[in-house]
Amino acid sequence: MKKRFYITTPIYYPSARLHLGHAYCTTLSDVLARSKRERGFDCYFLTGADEHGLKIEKNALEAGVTPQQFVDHIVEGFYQLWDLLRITNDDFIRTTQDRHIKVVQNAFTRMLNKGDIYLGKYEGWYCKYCEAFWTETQVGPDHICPDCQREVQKAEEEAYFFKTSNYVDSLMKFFDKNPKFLIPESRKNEMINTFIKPGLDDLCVSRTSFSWGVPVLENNKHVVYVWLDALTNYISALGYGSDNDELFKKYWESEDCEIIHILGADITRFHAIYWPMFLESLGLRKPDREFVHGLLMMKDSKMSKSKGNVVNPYPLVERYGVDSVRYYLTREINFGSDGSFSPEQFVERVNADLANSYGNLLNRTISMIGKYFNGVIPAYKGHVTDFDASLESVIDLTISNYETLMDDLKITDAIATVNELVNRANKYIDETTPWALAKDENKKDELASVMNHLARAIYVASRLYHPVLVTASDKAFEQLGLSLEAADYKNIRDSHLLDNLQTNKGNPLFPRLDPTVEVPFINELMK
RNA sequence: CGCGGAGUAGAGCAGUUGGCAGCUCGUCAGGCCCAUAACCUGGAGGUCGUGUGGUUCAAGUCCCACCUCCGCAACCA
Repeated sequence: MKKRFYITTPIYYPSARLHLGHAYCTTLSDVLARSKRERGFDCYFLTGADEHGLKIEKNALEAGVTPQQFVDHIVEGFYQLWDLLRITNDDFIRTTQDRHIKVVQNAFTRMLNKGDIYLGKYEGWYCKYCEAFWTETQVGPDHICPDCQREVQKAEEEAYFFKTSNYVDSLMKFFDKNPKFLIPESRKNEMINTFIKPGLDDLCVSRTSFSWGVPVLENNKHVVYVWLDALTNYISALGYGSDNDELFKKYWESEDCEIIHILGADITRFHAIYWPMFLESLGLRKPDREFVHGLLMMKDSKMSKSKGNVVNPYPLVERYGVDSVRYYLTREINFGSDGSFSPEQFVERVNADLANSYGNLLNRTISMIGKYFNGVIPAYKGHVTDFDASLESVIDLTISNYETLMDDLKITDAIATVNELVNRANKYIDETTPWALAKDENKKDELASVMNHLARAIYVASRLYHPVLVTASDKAFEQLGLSLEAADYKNIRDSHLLDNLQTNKGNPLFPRLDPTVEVPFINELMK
């Protein structure tokens, strides 16, 4: 396995506030990044904002501010949400930053000089009221502007294009040689069948009909158009082509580094087809993996700004805490498949897994250690009974399964294995009946071993949950009497870690949610 | 015939390379009394969308046909 990781989310478009779908993608990426770091790997994690384009220009005009003021305001909300969700990005790239603009211009020039970009004509449906071009599918069979509903006309304008035909063969070879590049694999077939086989069009990389974008140095009428601008963020953030390109060398150019892009299905095409082409044109290495996560739906329909059925993540986190929301997103929706959000599911998941199983396990264990051993965790003395041995083997197995699954980006499954450990530990209490052992002086050793094993199981579960339950896990460590330093992942296989620690009884980690109160509350948020 | 996904217990879902159909919730019966009305055990409930289809010793899984729902279709993650 490689030593370093570079993990990215897409850069989101600040035309409106973020919704739960954005939070989903960023949270899962964060879980991955945290889990790598906790296990001792060097991991650089990037997110950001894609701030150019006509829509921003128009929204700013309506709001009576400059485009820059407009995006500054919305991006402020991005920062707040990522803060609230405890996202640990190492950098936040904005496409309006100088460091990014220079890289885009540099890339454009190199591609132009190389003959990969040429000047041509862009043809599309034009709405003269909105001063915007639309695609065939956007205007529909009646040729109506999707924004103002007025009729549009065929029109053309001068534009630069990226010559995809120079790189199609090479891309196909790349796909063949790197079967794990695009996951899930069905996405690769989709790309090939839908876009490449029918003949790939050249990609429009500049426009003249609006001005809010990166200026083309060679032709001042033009600004760079979307994807060449947006995708470049992944290397501009590392300082590619700048005086300070240490990060770029360390993470992009180093063979020791695994580059992982996390993205949504709707932008797969750009990441899987054009991005490798751009990189090849620049003579740069391609990412190792592009992971396409599923779409988060609202019960039956897709969550979308235009349908107005978005879930606002801010009040959700404020009411239920960062851990519950992160847990729900990670555990409930199988990473890679589509999922749907429902208030009932949310409450059920939090109650079943976090309150009843995990939180309650901690609570009852700490309470017993308090009652039977004055709050001191008895030292580990091997396994006294078969029950102890059985629990120990589950602990070991959980750790190795978890690591394997995480490395394979099966985040949901990795977390599910921790649930199994927690359930196993709850069952272990019934098997060993500590309250009965406590009444028999001869069973003192057995009882001590049970308490030690329980504490260890809770520690391991909390350690493995930590990338998701970023605050509750620390509280669990504290209740076990572990310092954050002692709780470090490197000690996860140490059987003696909890010997003689003084526990601190605390409040339940996750209070049970009352569905009759919380379901209506969440439903209100969805209006 | 545009592309793709889905159809498995009352609900929501998981089922890697084919090898005794599982999980959570709900429900019924029991147990326990350390714990957050929590925890543990067991039962009921599925002909795995349809086929009087194919391959196989063996199909939820592979192949074929059909039905239904959904997403994408060139700037909503």
